[in-house]
Amino acid sequence: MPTGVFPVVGRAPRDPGSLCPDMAKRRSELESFVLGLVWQTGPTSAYGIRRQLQASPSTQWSASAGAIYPLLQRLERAGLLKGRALKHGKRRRREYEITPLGLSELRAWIGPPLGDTAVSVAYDPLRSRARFLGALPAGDRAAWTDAAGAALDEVGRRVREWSETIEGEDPFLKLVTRQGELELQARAAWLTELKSLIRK
Amino acid sequence: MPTGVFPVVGRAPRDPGSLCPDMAKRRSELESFVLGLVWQTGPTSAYGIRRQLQASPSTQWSASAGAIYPLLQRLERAGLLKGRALKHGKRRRREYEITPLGLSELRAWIGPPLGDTAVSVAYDPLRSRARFLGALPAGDRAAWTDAAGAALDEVGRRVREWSETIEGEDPFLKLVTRQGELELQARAAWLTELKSLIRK
DNA sequence: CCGCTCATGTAACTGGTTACATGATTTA
DNA sequence: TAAATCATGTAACCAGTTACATGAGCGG
Repeated sequence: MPTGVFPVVGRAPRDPGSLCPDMAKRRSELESFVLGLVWQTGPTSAYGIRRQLQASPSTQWSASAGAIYPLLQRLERAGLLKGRALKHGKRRRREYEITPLGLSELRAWIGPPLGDTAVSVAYDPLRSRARFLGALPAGDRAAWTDAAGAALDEVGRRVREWSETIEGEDPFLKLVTRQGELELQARAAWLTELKSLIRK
Repeated sequence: MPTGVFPVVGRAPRDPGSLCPDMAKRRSELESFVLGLVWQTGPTSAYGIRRQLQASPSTQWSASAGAIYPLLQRLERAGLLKGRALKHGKRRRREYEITPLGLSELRAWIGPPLGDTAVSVAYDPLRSRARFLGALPAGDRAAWTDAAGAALDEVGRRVREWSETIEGEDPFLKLVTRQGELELQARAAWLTELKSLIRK
């Protein structure tokens, strides 16, 4: 079966480094994103990273300890991060900073050029469900759009709340929040079209 | 660490069925989506499902055989699908159809009520990268937005191409395509804002 | 002193990925 | 007849998930 035209996002392919040691391993989206967070807010700890991921409206990752701690260890082994242990009273703590190699890999991930997994139609679970609205009894469909509208409003509220917590930070971070809002508006507009299709 | 307010999408939690046999196992997004595809286009084969996933602009999944074949087997074991082997000449073929139990689980997945993973800010790898534009030398940022704009145009073209292939099909499927277009428009508008921020 | 949050990790598991194997059918 | 596609599957692997363990510090 030939491969499709739309590349899959997120997964890291097999490590070619075992065969060609000087070839950089392709990183997963989460790895690269965390690398960016360490660049932006470092020096920081695994716990700090988890808190940032958790606070963010992006629901792609759970920010679970089982993901983040080994991930930072991997990035340190690969030389993209430099970690150091420190003691705060009786408390051990491990802080990470980005290395020059890490920064160059971060820049390569950001682009340009954009990797082929960087641009795609974003996955939206609401859209997936809407695709099968025909499977619902016709009488239930209006209730679905109502529920979807309410849920979108709720998400919008949370995004606005979150955007207030990042006042005065990096202008690009703010623009990203703005994108979340624009996206939600587009989805709300689409829901309106969907409602009128159902009433017909 | 307390759990965040934004639930993670896509993963299926541990099977509670081993403890309470009458409790339905929570399905992953892919499982539910494929269930929907079988409902919509069934009776169909694993290969047919793969082709549909591959043709679709959604890049969440690779439609790999290693994902789809075991998935259909799982759904059949769970009683959501009914499969039957048939022979076309010398060729064996396995076709699946949705069962009444499968349809009720599909409806439960669609909602209402919407599950807490159904509505979220969609994950967008382009947005993730934009968040860290500050890590690029200032002179490279305009090139990034140019590349992003070109890539979005390209995706838009492919989505329009795809939407032409589904002429005359289910109206909800068409609306879903429409949503993809609206989303891309919103992202293009956002890029414009981003460009003016960078020129400043 | 109890419970909550801070903080660092490990262990078991699993869904989906890449890669491979096999053979039938169609097309150049 | 060679190459491409149709079609069904399996095997090894791995990133990220859930769940657990451990202990420090802190407020009531």
